Amino acid sequence: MTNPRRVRANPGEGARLREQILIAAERLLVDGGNEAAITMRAVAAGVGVTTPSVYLHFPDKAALVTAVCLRVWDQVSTRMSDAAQDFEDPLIALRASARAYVEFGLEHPVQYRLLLMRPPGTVQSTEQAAAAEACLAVAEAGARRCVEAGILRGDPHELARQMWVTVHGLVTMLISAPPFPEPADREAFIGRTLGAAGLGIVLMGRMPPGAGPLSPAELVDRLDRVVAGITPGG
Amino acid sequence: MTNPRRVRANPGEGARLREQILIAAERLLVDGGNEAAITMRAVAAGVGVTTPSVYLHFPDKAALVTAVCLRVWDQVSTRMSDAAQDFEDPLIALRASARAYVEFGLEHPVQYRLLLMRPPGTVQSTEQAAAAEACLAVAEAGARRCVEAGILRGDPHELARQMWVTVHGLVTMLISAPPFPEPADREAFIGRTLGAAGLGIVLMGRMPPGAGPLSPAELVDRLDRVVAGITPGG
DNA sequence: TGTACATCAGTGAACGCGCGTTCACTGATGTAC
DNA sequence: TGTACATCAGTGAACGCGCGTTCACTGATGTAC
Repeated sequence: MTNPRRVRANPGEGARLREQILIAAERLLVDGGNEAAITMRAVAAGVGVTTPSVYLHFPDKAALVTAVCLRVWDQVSTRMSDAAQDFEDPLIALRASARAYVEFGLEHPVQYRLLLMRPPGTVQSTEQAAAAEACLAVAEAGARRCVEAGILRGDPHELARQMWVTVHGLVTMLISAPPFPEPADREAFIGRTLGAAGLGIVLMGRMPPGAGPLSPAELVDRLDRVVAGITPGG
Repeated sequence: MTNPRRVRANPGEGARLREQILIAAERLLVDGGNEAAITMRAVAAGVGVTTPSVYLHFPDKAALVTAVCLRVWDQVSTRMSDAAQDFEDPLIALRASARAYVEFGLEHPVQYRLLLMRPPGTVQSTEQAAAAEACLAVAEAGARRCVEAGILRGDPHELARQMWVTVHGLVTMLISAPPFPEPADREAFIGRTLGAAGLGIVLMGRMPPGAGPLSPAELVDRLDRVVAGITPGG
């Protein structure tokens, strides 16, 4: 079950085990499909070490799980930043960040659950909140560029959060089917959902504050006139 | 700890205990804030009965938790249906259903987690999926009325799912803060998020299929022309 | 250059706990004769 | 009308399990003198 006796680290090299523990914990998480698969015993066995050794690097289990989370949060932020860098246009860059977020969630459903679908109180929440804020900051920076370019209007912080509602809803729905029903064409569904949300956020920002709530009939009438303008040659 | 010895049910009345067990389980869930608070021992003690008695009504714990879920799903569907009945206009009725869903989630965050943020494999998923479909069917019926009235376009099933992405994302974000950041003005945030999503879905349906992706500059230009039409007296 | 000692990265065994579940048993109620 | 019996809704005690965590101990490495 356990590996053959591992080579004992030299003094000063103990931190290497810390990294191995984190990797083993994430691997257990993914293989087990569930946070419950992370146990101190299994983590230790995965590295080839006895259980108490884990406590040399993490004061308790919550701290270990938190450290796993922080690694994942970092990956999310990086993916979003990298995706945005490929595009000049700020709205397209922001859309790319949103896409990158969704793709990350779909590629790493178990980790995504660990970050954002955890029962409350399982993890040190202060560090988690800071990591989530750092991730939101990436979207906020993208939204700010759009605001500065005159494309979006409003508070970048709130705009980023509105985007987050959509991409988070999309990821959780798709990685939780069942009980959510699986869409027939997943890619098309993602495209239309993100497209509609993006349109809505852009349009919402361009509504004058005094416009007030329109009746559905008025709304549809006005939108149809706009669409007529959008249609090529219409 | 346990209640004084309960009155033994007469033959044929044993089903009464089943209902009491479900109520006790949901109460434990809410008080504990966590599915882990539902244990066979605690449920039995909550009703004033010994642990094996629970097994007379549920074959195992998963069946008990599933039964709790089904009760909650039923409440969600009912709330959505009831909310829609108050309005003539199909889009307003649909919006009311969406609002009712969000309100239910915010009022019952622990139950909401149980339904839709559960780690996989904790519950009998077939029954869950059917209950979720029944809930989706309410939104789908509302979307179909909008399509028949010419307000929305597209497949009602997919339209309902798109709405679900938004309301689910909104609920989970708000009941999971932290790690999500809490918005400054919760009500305003809900209103703007649902408003933007609704606008987006309506507009998306009215884009002609050949319109294709516009550049952000074009998009903003066209939308601004529309908005000028929307502005009262503009 | 030799040696006593401190440090550091671990080991091995065990603790208490709460959990889901099972098993043999009980005692009141209804029913057939 | 009396009585033996089946049924039904429970009880009481215990099972084995895996978990997080702790404690005393070990043995290789580096270092002061």
